[in-house]
Formats: sequence, structure tokens, C-alpha cells
Amino acid sequence: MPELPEVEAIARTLRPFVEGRTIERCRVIHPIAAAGMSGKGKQVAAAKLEKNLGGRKIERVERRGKFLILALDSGSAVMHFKFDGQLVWFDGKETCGHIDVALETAHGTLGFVDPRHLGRVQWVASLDEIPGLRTMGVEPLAEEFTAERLAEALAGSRKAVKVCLLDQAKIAGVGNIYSSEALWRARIDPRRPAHRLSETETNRLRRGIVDVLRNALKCCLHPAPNFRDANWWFQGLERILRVYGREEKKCQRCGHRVARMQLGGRGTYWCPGCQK
DNA sequence: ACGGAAACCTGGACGC
DNA sequence: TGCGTCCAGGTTTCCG
Repeated sequence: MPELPEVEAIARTLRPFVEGRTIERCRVIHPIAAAGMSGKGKQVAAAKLEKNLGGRKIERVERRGKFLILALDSGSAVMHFKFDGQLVWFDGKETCGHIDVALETAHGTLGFVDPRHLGRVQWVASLDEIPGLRTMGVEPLAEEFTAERLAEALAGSRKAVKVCLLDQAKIAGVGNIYSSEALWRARIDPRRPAHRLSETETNRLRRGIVDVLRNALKCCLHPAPNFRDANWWFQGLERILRVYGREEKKCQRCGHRVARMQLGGRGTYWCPGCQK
């Protein structure tokens, strides 16, 4: 579920728990969580994860797109939450619930949880080994995400602009919710071919992406993630959503009814009244 | 090369 | 209550 703002909030909140600490032991309880993104070779991958994380010091917690990265004194632990992945913190070595992977430190245990087992935890010597990271596009909250960079990302693609925004190789970390929201803010129809946006529209879209992500990040940090509560999840995001999940409700800008359609196989919300 | 659809998994919501 | 169906905020892979 988490998109860029959620993962960023997780990274910031996790830092004081693990930065500078040593993973005394890694236990893989559900091997599929250690497999490659395709799900193959899970037993080998699980053994590799336990071996390579054990004894490693966590030097930094970072985020790239929707990936959470624990930079170690040797290699990196790379996590992807997909739909339902979550982190849980236990103050001792005892864990409970359906933990997929446990990282034990002297101060407590970090658990990676995913009831659907689509999420992944992998160890790599170099981040380039993760295909999704190797090809990752520009970070939308970084300074280099200018209107020119966005125009470059959209140029040459006849796909619907909404589908382009979901392409992680173009822009990092934007998912199904915030792509719909950014297009609403920019007053652009999600079906518009990406390469046909005018300069003005591209500018508005950049603004829309940056604003919705910043807004969501603020929301995700107040209140901050609570890793000690297994039932915790981000609260209050619906307050900042203007179209996502609001099918049939009135558009807060023009009063037209919000519509839903399938675009690139994903549920897409938009306002036919003011998104042109 | 490119776009579309299926696959990977499981739980929850909904209709009958 | 029970069962079938559809849906899910992601990414990779397969197929035409």
C-alpha cells in the first residue's frame, strides 16, 4: 500500500530504532518474503538473507521510490512493502503475530510483516542488483524534479498520462492513489496521452505531484508511525484525498460527480467536470 | 520496442 | 452462516 510519503515517514521514524545498531541475528520465518520479486528460489534466498544480515551493522536508513533500504557495513537490506507489508517493533527478542522476517538487535527486534506475502526483504551487495532500483526514475521531492525533467519523462510516450505517472522508471514512488490525486490537482484528464501535455499543463502537473506528496508526507508524520502497535496504520489520509475512493461524490472543486474507470488495469478516479 | 494482460498471494467486502 | 466473486495504494513477466 505505501507510496513515497508513507515509506518516507517509515524511514524517518525507523532511524532512531536501528541506525548504528547491529543485527545480531536474522530469522526468516516465511521464506517467500526473501525470494526475488518474481517469487522464485525462496529457500536459497532465505538462507542467503539470514547469513548476510547476521552480524551486520545498520549504518543508515534510506528510501528510494517505494523501497526502504537499510545500508549495512556490508551490502544493503532492501525492503518493498507492495500492498500490505508493514514493520513492527518488539522491545525484546520475543515476537508475536505473523512475522515474515525478524531482525534481532540488542535493543529489540524489527519484524517485517505481510499477510499476503507479496512484500520482500532482500540482501544485496550492490543496489544495482535490484532491477527496480537500477532503473528508478527521478525523485519527485528532490530539487532536480523540474518541469523540464517531468516533460522529458512524459515525452515520447503515447500512454495515458496516469499510466506514465505509475512508471517507476520515469518518476520514483508515485502510486495509484497519488497519481489520481496529482492529476486532479493539475486539472488534467488521466487518459490524456502523456506526450500531448502542453508546457502549462506539465507545470501544473509537476506542482500537483509535489504538493500532494508533501501534503501526504506531513499527514504521514502526524501522527508518526507506531511500530510497537501491530494494528497501527496511517490515519487521516482520506482528509487530503480529493478524488481517490470518492466515486459518485461531488467534486470539491466544481461539484460534478467524481467518476471511476479502469486505466492500465488500475482503478482510476477523476472528475469529468474539471479535468480536461 | 511497446502495450496489455496475467501472475504473484491472501484477506476483506459484498451479494445471494 | 456459508459460499462464491470481486477487489486491493505494486512489480515483474509473458504474449501478441
